Amino acid sequence: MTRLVVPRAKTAPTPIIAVDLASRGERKLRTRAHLMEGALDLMGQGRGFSGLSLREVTRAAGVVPASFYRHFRDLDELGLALVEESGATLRRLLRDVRRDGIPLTDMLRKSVQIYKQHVEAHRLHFLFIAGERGGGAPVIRKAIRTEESHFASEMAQDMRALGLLPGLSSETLRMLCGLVVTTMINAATEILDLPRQQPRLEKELVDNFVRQLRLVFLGASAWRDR
Amino acid sequence: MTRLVVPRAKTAPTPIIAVDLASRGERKLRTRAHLMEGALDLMGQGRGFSGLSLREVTRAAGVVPASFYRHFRDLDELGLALVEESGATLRRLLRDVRRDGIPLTDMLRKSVQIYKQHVEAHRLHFLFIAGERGGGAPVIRKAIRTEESHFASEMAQDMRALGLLPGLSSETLRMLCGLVVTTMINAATEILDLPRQQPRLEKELVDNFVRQLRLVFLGASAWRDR
DNA sequence: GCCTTTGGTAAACGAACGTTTACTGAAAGG
DNA sequence: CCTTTCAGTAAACGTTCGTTTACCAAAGGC
Repeated sequence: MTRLVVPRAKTAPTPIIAVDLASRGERKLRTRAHLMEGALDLMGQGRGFSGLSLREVTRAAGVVPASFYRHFRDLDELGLALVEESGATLRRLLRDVRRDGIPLTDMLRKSVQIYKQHVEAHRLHFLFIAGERGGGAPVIRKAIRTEESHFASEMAQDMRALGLLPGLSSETLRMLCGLVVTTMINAATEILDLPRQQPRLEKELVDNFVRQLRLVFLGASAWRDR
Repeated sequence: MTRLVVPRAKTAPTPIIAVDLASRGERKLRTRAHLMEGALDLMGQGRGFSGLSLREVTRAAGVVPASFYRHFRDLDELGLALVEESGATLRRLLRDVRRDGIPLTDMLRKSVQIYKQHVEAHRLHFLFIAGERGGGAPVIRKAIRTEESHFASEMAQDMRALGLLPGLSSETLRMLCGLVVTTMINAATEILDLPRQQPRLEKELVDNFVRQLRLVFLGASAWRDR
């Protein structure tokens, strides 16, 4: 086999201590994560996922375009991975609440505060969910809807376990949670769009969110299945 | 009298257009409308607005790319025009309802049916609103939020005029309508995603939507400002 | 009837795009 | 130790992109 001329490295881009103590598998996972983070970062600068190009995602991740294909077939597949990751973030909210418990007094306000912190701590994930759940590629939209549905079911289950609203049928409880999830995600976009350091607007938003939930739960407690 | 536009000498991509008795201003408006329709049509095939290119929009509209600039500075400006147009469609819903009136019995179910028909009759407008209100260019998202806000206010005003829920303060009424609008728009995406000819799913969706609104209004009627 | 205005066109530009190919070098594995 | 595996690279391809330019023909204004 003839070898072609191999260009010697010009000025070496190779760092002197390049050593990475990660195994090959770990490195691969890391690059994959970089690609996903790159996409989220670009979305964080006000771009919709469907407006991203494969090349700029790889650029943001610090790899060459061809590398992309070692991890995903196309951008849609990366999008689905993001749905999964974001869904995990969503679920973590429930898990945390379950672990810490919520005080029975002023329950809604506390929940809203926890939720707001969660959204702010994972802003890119919520930005992705809120952004792609309505528009964008149908396959991604569908996947997000599925995550939301699971989330709502889990929430209904938790409420059952806590003995909240014991008078409601499972079906009604499920419908209620669907409504709550919609309201939550809508609030997420509003939280994310808040100008920084505007406690006035912030309070207004939180108050409105709390009131909407209060109204919903008031309705739930007056509900009678028939 | 009909004049024909004679195709140029070459092999014509030029359609055989039959005349047009429109004034220059009318023709311009028509092309502008074609551009907007072209963008909506592309979105109708499952693409997000932010993923559209200027060239494909002009292609869909049947004009040459350079023509675009006779009407809009860039795609964002076209997007804002679409927001305005879609907002008008939204408002028309209220106007129609106001004109026809809603029967007091089974009011919610009737309203939902009317709404569903409205969404199906203007699917592209609702697809645009639902799709861009969460993701997409910030300037467009903001404009949609403004439209929604106006819509909610108008709805609150109508409810006042009808004497519904007279016990609620204006502020609370406004909050309620915000919640209703969110729920409506969420339902719009679901209506638009419905597979064709599946009365089973359709009924399920409508029933769920009705129940959610019933719950909300039940809460509203039990609400006490303090 | 002539001149001006203007909506649409044709052509061209450099830039960015998605994807494929052949290659490399270090880790994995026997 | 030697071979195999494979994540990442470099380069090249044919497209498509946004935008600018000069131009045309018809409508509008006088």
